[in-house]
Formats: sequence, structure tokens, C-alpha cells
Amino acid sequence: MSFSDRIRAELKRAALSIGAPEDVEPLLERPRDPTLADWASNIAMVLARPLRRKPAEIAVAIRDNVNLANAGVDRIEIAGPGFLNFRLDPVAVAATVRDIVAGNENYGRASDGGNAPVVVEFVSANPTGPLHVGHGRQAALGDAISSLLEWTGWNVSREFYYNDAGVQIDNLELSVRAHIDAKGGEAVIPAGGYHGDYVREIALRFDGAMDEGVREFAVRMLRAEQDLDMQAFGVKFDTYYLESSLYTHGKVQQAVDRLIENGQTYESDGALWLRTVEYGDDKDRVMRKRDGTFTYFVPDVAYHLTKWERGFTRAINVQGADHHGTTTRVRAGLRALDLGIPEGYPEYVLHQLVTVVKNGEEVKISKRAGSYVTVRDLIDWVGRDAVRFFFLMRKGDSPLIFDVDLARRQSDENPVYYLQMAHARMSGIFRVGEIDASQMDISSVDLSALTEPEEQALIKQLIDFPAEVRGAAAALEPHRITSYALETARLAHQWYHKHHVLGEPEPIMSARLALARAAQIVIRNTLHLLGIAAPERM
RNA sequence: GCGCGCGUAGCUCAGCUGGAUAGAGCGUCGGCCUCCGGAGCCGAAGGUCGUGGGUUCGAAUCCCGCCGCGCGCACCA
Repeated sequence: MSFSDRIRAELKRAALSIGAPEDVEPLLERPRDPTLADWASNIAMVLARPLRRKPAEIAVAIRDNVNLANAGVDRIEIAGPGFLNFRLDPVAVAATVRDIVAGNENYGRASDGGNAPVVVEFVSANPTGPLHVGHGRQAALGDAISSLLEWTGWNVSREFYYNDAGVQIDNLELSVRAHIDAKGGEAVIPAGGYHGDYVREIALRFDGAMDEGVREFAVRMLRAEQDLDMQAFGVKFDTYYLESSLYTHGKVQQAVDRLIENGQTYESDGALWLRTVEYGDDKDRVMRKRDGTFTYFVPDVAYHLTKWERGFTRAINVQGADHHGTTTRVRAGLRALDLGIPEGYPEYVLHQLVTVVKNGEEVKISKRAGSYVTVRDLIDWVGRDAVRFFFLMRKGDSPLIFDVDLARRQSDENPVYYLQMAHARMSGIFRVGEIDASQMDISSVDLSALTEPEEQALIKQLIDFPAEVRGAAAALEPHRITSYALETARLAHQWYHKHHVLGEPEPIMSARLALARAAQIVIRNTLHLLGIAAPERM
């Protein structure tokens, strides 16, 4: 149980004892200014209204009522309009280093998810071209979100869904055939076709004597390329789901039949409509067109039904914001099935689009125009770790400008190096000291020697890690971890710069070695969460 | 026009489900290398949090209007 948990519980007990409402939930937070306190609570202000007493009075009553000696609290002060400020006992703070080192690679993990199955779908690119930068953002986000969920006790399955059948694949085939027919000359790409150089390359590599046709060959080649891209990016999927299998296994028809049976559909103008308005859409949507084929969201509904049937009581989709129009109707279709699928299923993590700037100009991203930057390009230019870090540095709600020249030119000053350097520095202490950090026994080390301000600040930051992981996982926001990681690195650098470890008199050296180990562990764990390497030296 | 998202330092962005004097990196200016790695550290300048109201002890944060930007609004996927 952390300091904050213990303080919160004791605050609640004290608040109830002076007549606070049963549902009071004390909020505890780190003040912006760390010199004010380690933790602060606004509970006295919150209770002022229900108790009809002045905040300052309530604060005094609570302060006199709490017993926080075994929560590591050294001092309680009342400040400002009625804040209760708690200052931790430095010895109690220092003692937590032991827990961090003992936790090691598991420090920061939680079991909130109860090992429940959750499917995280991301990238899901159709095999009609290489993966572009938007897919890169999705891959970084989806993989990090998956890791966060794993760390908080969920049984995660990473899934890649792709359409290997529809109109776009037809266009791909026609485009490749155009190049084959042109025999290396100027190909006439049909309307809606694909213009990228990769189409010509596929045509050149196609051999008419092969067992498979142009279509199968093109899909296979592009799928293989995408797999190589994801491999280069360090992302591994557990399952690949083909849209065509929905049809061959009758899943689409089953879903449609059930919607009709449930009376959720009607015929009009020769088409079959779904009553999505009943579920919050602004107008009903066509399911089956006049020509007898289904609109795209029907297989989408069938696909998400299989997620539910496969036992995933929770599903998360990472997609570009240009797909947000589909979220309402997919959810509507699932609810109309009347199978107990909850209203917010699946959950969507939508990210704004990525703009690539190169040579000072925006690079237009268009599969059809054939001019665009691929995930592989970015990795080649700035490295996998930097690409991942940049994509995870900001929240998905913000559009992202990826300035290639800047990322390349400033690679030496890249924040990811700053972060990795902090890890390498901590590791360097053990290397130079010829100490095997993983075998270090700190059970008898006197940690109370860690009294320097930089040491206390660093330890308090390390203590926050589990709460940061849980918060980021609950919000599905990996960027919180990048921010936390940079701040941790900053505090580690400051400490390292100001204080020596090796050669210091005992018990200081042993205590600082333990702290270096704890900092190394936390920084390494943040890097692992983000899918970035934690080098021992650089 | 309707829906979703976004307007915070010169630039790129944080600001944790309302808290105390608004934060970081880059850039600019000025300091620090006998040292476990200077890929680092310390300091300075830089803000009407788009704008106008509202809610309350308290608003960058919540609500409403307006302005600006992005995306989506097909019997395309």
C-alpha cells in the first residue's frame, strides 16, 4: 500500500468521524510546488458546504483526528484557503527503495484487469500498399496501449484485421495488370487504381508461370512487406483476421439474419436499412444496397461480433480520426443484435492524422498518387526508438507534425537519447564499479543515508510509477508515460551530476548504489512499456 | 449546415477526471568539463491559456455563444 493510499484511507476515516457524508472520497495530489508539501488534500474545502463550517475549521478538526504515523507522514500543515499539506518522513521515503529493487521488472505492475481478455485492434491496413506514417502512429499507440493493459493485469490479444477481398483489392489487381501489359513501358492505371512505384515492382516480379494469379501474388507480396515493416518496428501481432473469412464462414449473413429477425431493419427504395437512429445515429443506414451487396459497415459489425463471441468482453480499436464516422453505426449494429453487448463496445482510441514535413514542405500522403513516406522510411532515417518515442510523446487527440529533417538533424539532441542516456548512466555506475546489479542484495543496506534533496526528489518520483501506469492504462494514454519517463530521467541526471556513488564512505555508497539500481529499474520499465530499447551503454 | 477533435512561451507540446505563483523540450542569452560518460548540469529572458459570458471558495480544466484550424458527414471502403 502506497503512502498516498494510506493517507487517503486515514483521511476518509477522520472525515467520517466529524460527520462527513458517507460517499466522501478524499482527493490527494502532488502540489505543483514541491516545497509546499509531498501530498496535499482539498478535503476541508470540499466538506465546507455539506458540513456548513469554514474550511479552516474543518482542516483543524481533521488534522487533530488523523493518525498518520505509520503512513510515513512527518508533518501536517494547514495552508492557503484550507489545504491539508502532508510532508513525508525522509527515512520512510528512502525505505521504499527496497520495495522498488525487490519488485525489479515487475515494479509498477498491477492486477486491476483480473486477467480478463481484451482485444486491441490496430494498424489493420489493407494489403494495397506499404504502411504509411499514420499506420506508424497506430502501431506505436496500439502496442503501447497493449503493454499498459498487460501491466495492469489484462490478458491482451493484439489483432490485425484486413480486407483481402473488396473493391480496393480489385483495383490493386487491375493496377498491377496494367503494368504487366505495358511490359515496362508507360502503364495506364485505371481510375481508382494505385500509382505507387511498388505496383510496378510487383508487376516486374510476377511470373505468369506461377501457380497463383496476379491478385493473390500482389496481396501476398504486400502482406509480406507490411509484416517486415512491423517487424522492423518491433510490433508483434497475436492474430490476423481476414475480412474474407467473415463471408466464407457465413458470419456476415448470420449477423444480417439476426438483425432482420430482431425487427431492426426495413426495406425502402429497394435497399435494406438498419434502424441506427434507435441507437443514437443521426440517420438510418443502408445495410444492403440495391445491387444486393452489403455496405462496408455490415462486415464490420459481423467482425466485431466475432470479437465478442471469441470471449473478448472488452475490445479496443486504435484508428485514425477519419474513421470516427463509423463508430456510432458499428456500435448501433452490435446493440441491435440484442446479444448483451454493452453500449460502449468496442472502445475507440482515435488519433488525429500525421503530417510529414520534409525539406520544409508538406509531403502529401496518398496511396493513389504514389507519393508518400512509409513507416520504413522513418525508421531508416531516425531509428525505431526515436520514431516510437515521437509518436508516443503527444496525445492522440492532437494532430502530429513529423518534421523529418528536424528529427534527423537533431538526432543527437533527441529526447529519446536523453532518456536512454539516463538508463545508460545508471548502468554505467555498476559497470565501472564491477558490480552485478541484478545480484545485488540490499536487504541490510541502511537506506536512511539517502537524505540529499536530489535523492529525496528522485525517490518520490520513483514511488509514483505504479500510479502513473495505472492512470495511463485507465485513460488509454501512453503519452503520460513518455512525460513521466522524461521527468524521471531529468531527476536521475540531476542526482547523478551532483552526487557521486562509487568511492563514497559507507553507508552512503551502498545506499546510493541501491538508489541507482531503483532508478535504473524504473527507467528501464518505462522504456519497455513504450517499446523502446534500454541500452546499458551508448 | 450538422457531428467529433483542437486553439497554452518564438517553435513543438504537457498540464494527471476544478486547486496554491502556468510547465517541459527546442530556439535565444549567460555560466559549469582533474570527476561513476558533457548525448550532461545550473541560470536568465519569454504568457491576456483564441475570445466573450456563466457555474463557485477557486477555472487552462466544467457549461453556453462567437472566431480560427483539422477530420468526418454516399446505396465508397
